[in-house]
Amino acid sequence: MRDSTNGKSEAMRSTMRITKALSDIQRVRILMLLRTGELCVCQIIEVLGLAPSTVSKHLSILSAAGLVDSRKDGRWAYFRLPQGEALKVIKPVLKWLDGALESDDSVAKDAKKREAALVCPPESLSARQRNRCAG
Amino acid sequence: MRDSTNGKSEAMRSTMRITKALSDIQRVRILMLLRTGELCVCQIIEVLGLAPSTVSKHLSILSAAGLVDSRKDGRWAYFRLPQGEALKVIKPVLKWLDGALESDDSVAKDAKKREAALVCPPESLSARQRNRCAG
DNA sequence: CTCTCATTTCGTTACATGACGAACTATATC
DNA sequence: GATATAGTTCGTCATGTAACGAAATGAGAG
Repeated sequence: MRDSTNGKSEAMRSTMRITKALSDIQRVRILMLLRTGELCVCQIIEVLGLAPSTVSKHLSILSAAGLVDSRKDGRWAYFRLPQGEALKVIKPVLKWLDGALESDDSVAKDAKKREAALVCPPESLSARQRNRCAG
Repeated sequence: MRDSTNGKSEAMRSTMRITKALSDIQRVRILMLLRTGELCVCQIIEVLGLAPSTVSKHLSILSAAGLVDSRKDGRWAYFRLPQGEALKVIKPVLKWLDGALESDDSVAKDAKKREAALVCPPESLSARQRNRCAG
């Protein structure tokens, strides 16, 4: 394998990137939000109620850990759980999270907020318009 | 359910205790060490090469997260992975960790050190004697 | 080209965390 | 009881991290 060239402990580093990514509640909230499909950054921002720069940073940490995939579409960036090979590695953890949090209030609340944010997709409306629509 | 009395998000708090416990490399090393059976604190200290107070703190965090059980025997304290009901909750995570780190060098090295530390069990020999024996 | 909007990057601040040694507790041995 | 040993608790220090706003980036819209 070409892993032999990098010397040591890539497995550990990769694993710790994942556990550190999971050690923040906001990032766990994001992962739970993405269970039911991809979201635009602006929608995640709405649900979490945090500053855009903060959410962006969280997403970059999740991305570096391989816990989310992203795609750009025009001005918008969409994030979702990984598919295929990448998903295999992290599927056990995500499944565990899912089970551990299935009875959690805050996760359920976020799911509701997610629905509200989905009513007006970013493709059709600006943030201000969305706010008026959802509000 | 009697969970209804505590208001909210015990599931989340409990889950985050676990993910935060897993977000430190030393604590992950400890969990990997305990896969093959219980260890005395002094043996964990030997393998990790950290100050006793540091290791003790790590063990208390793992314990609070429900990731380890402990028992006292005379002057010694033994830690092991949980059994029975408690194990069920965390088994998926431990299994994932196990798989993710099966090819890791540092984990393999720790396993070797573990064997060396086991040669002279704490019941029969003091730390200094153990050092002489193992060295 | 200019302007706007979505997102990212950067710099700062407040707080959390991991490491250690010193002091304390508890148990066994003398 | 006095002493030694295993572990824990406490205080401190250095480092890491999450939050924000301001500025930079990049992709449409006018």
